[in-house]
Amino acid sequence: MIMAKQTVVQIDNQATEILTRNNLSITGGRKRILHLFLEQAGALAHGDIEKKVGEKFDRVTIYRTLQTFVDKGIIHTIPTADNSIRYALCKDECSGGHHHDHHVHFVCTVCHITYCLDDVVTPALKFPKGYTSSHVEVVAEGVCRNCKPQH
Amino acid sequence: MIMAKQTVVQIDNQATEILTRNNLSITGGRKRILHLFLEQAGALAHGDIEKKVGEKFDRVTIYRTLQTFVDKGIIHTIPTADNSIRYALCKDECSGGHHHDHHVHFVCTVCHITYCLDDVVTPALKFPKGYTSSHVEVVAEGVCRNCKPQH
DNA sequence: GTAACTGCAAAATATTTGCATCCTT
DNA sequence: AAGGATGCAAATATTTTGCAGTTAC
Repeated sequence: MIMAKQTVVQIDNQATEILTRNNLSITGGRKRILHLFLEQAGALAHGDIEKKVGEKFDRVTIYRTLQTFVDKGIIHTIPTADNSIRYALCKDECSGGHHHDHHVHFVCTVCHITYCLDDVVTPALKFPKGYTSSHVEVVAEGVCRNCKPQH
Repeated sequence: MIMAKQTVVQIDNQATEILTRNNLSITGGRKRILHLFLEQAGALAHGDIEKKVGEKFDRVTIYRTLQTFVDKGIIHTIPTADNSIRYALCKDECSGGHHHDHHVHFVCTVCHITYCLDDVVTPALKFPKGYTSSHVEVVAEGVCRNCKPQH
């Protein structure tokens, strides 16, 4: 379900709805952070969020808010090799801390935006005898649509 | 190429050979850390290494040694969602910081060991129009052979 | 002997915790 | 009013940097 560009009001309603659905108090900080995720496609690292919200919120509040969102299944973490966890909005099938993200993540080496490629499904893998896998995480690296060289 | 259990001398020779091949001085610290990787199959986080080498080496030396090994292509990093980078030995095709690990990593949720499944090849993926991928990282989570429930 | 490596001290950065206060419901 | 959320201070933990002493070659 790809969303067309939304108005600020629509995003705000959406943020409120997400918080309500998860039994969370509707506060300025939580809405502000949810807005960031709803406004754009990319995943965000803690540092990104800190820069974007400016001085308005305490660093500790951001840590706690992100943790709360992960626990509730609102966002999920994306592993990266550079020791900076990124967070992205979960789709509806995530709930209560049980994430079921079977899509592929894509990190652009040019603009450094991390995308959730919801349409690219994690492939089935055949594991060696004795290994049982419950979850497979795929992170691709390359050049995204926007950074593609023109011709 | 699965190695049978090796003697300490064999591991030591192997460590020396790796350092020599990469134009690195052969020092106690580097050999000690290489031994850890050569002695077992799993990947190691910085903290694991620190515990295993005991008080014998400075924490800073471990940081620098790991960085050196990554730069030389001796080890590679494995992304994890819990913000703790793990390192594992590279196969021969890695060199000079250009890693070509097309195998899958497996994190056991019971023993927390991270394995490189060299025989499980990263599957080809079809990306949306405009996206060009140069590298795909796959990390599977589940129960490993040793932790598998008996019956 | 010289360049590279290491340890120590310290700075910079990142993350967690406790508690008092404020805000949402 | 009550419980949860936030800000602030401070404790911890992690990573980086500079420099002087030591070691490998």
